[in-house]
Amino acid sequence: MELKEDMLKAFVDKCREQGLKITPQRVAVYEILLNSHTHPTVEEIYEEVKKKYPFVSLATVYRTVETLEQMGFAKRVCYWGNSVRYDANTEEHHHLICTNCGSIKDIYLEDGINLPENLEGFKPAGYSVNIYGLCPNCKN
Amino acid sequence: MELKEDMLKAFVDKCREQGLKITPQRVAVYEILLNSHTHPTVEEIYEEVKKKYPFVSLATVYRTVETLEQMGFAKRVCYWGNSVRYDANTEEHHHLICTNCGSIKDIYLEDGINLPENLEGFKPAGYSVNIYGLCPNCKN
DNA sequence: GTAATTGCAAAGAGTTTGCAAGCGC
DNA sequence: GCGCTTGCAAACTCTTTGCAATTAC
Repeated sequence: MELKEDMLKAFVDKCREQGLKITPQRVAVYEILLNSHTHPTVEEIYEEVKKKYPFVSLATVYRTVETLEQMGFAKRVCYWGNSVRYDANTEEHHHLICTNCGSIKDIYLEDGINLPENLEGFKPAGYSVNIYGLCPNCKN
Repeated sequence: MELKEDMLKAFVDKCREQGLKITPQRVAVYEILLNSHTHPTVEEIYEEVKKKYPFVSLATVYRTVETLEQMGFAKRVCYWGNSVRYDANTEEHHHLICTNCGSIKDIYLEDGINLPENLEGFKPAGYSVNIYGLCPNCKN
């Protein structure tokens, strides 16, 4: 796993490269996503950014996460219809999802999956595994 | 895989058992879901039901799919933030998702996944694998 | 200075809910 | 007839968009 500072630097560099401006809001959103392991919703990111920049707009957060996704610095994940969540961990990893409290935890599978040879012409690029169940807290 | 007629009968029986009424709308929604392999959105189900019952309400479809989910006859699936999709295939199966056109196809994995022993107290109940890539049509 | 970005407010999707009328049992 | 279910419309939540003011470069 790369260091967060490296990722932040890579992000800033790529922004420069693409002619995108390095605004405090943009950096703050990415920093929060990097430091969060809860796969936050846009609303949750917004609440965090507001602590530092009280006048930030929710629309800005929406626009920023979309930019991050397009740049490959964040992934959109979704497990219920409710709302979209974002994840700055772009390594291949999988999720433990608690069906009771909705918490999501990253896991790394030792052995990959054996994808079937014959996918009927489908060309796979990657996969993700969601394991549903009860987290330690909700097991009781 | 069970026959569709059997599933429909099971659904009707379970409705009776639970004191739920067998209304044409309810049956139509489940039939459409059973006969569809496209994991339709609520809107898409609604459009189908309307062909048979033009005065059906979208709200009824929403209420019906929720009932179906609670009864275990349908699963809610979600791959983008856009909208929720439903699937009447309740066997353990997985999905090929085209990142270009958004189509979803069911697959069955020969060998299951080896879940890690240590899930840090998490008690797994099931899992699903989503394989992202390009479908035969979009490969070109 | 210029162009990208922001904040605001309004608009747009998708979904849920309250209620009177209607229908299955 | 009773009570669940429906259709309608309104409300609600989540997300996107238009636009003038602002900010990074």
